[in-house]
Amino acid sequence: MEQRCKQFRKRSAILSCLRATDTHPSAEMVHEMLQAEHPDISLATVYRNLALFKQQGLIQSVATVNGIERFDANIEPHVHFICTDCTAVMDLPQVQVPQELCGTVQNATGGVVSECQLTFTGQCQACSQAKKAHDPW
Amino acid sequence: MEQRCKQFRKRSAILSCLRATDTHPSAEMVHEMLQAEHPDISLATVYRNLALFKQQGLIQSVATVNGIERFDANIEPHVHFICTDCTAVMDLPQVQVPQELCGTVQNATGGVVSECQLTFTGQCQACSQAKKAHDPW
DNA sequence: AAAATAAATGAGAATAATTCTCATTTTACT
DNA sequence: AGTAAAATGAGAATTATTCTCATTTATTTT
Repeated sequence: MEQRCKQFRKRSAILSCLRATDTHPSAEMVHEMLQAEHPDISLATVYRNLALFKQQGLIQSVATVNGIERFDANIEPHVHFICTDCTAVMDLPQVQVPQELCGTVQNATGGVVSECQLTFTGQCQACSQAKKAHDPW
Repeated sequence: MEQRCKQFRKRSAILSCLRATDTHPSAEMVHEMLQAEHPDISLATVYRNLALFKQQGLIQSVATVNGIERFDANIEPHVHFICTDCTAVMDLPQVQVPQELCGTVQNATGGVVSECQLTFTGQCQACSQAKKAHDPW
């Protein structure tokens, strides 16, 4: 039996991992998620490849939560919600990104607009309820 | 002559500095801006007080550009534009923040929404022209 | 007004996320 | 197979931010 790729590119594993989740992980989270499949993957490789993908436009960085960058393989414009308690970053498919404003902004600035990010911040359901149980007023 | 405040609170100087600019400076930029008036101010004090103001809701952090947090004393909801070339962060008074969507998001998530940020990214006028001059195609 | 207490600050050490270096391994090319 | 190019691992280096602690400044008490 021809076993190719005894240890194939980890690069694609990183991208696949990011594409398989909607948790908008950090580099370290991706590294952890890959431990099962690739226990020998280096954190440096994760950082390196995330930077590469970002530069290539294959992924985007959606936020920096508590000083930690969070990534998303979904590069379609979409809205995010960040929980300041548990630092979860989630999609909000219920809301549209006002892409049509890019033109307005381009006119207003005289520059070039490449991206439009709409992000809501607050407490997710779980955290707001946990807080309520603890401080019930 | 009664000289009070030979060296008065630097705290207020930090807040004033931030209120006097619309450049959305980083902690280090604030520190530099204060050098003239308070050459003996410590960078730690700037960080400390910015964190305090933020927690008190007197200022907000509007973005993290290249891993550096940027602050704004204008806490009214407003839109920002970030230049990826020169890292300038500017206001876009021409565009409204879709605050009305906060309710939608709150319903959608079942959590609590405290903030809504709309941010455009791209190249400012100066940088897009500089780029054009260099790479004219 | 002096003494005592509390808060703010400076200097530099500590922390932690990210990047870099370089030797080694893996892949692509001929 | 043999060689050149690309990718990776390990850990050092970098850097923004936070922390510690001694000192200074402000506030309260007597």
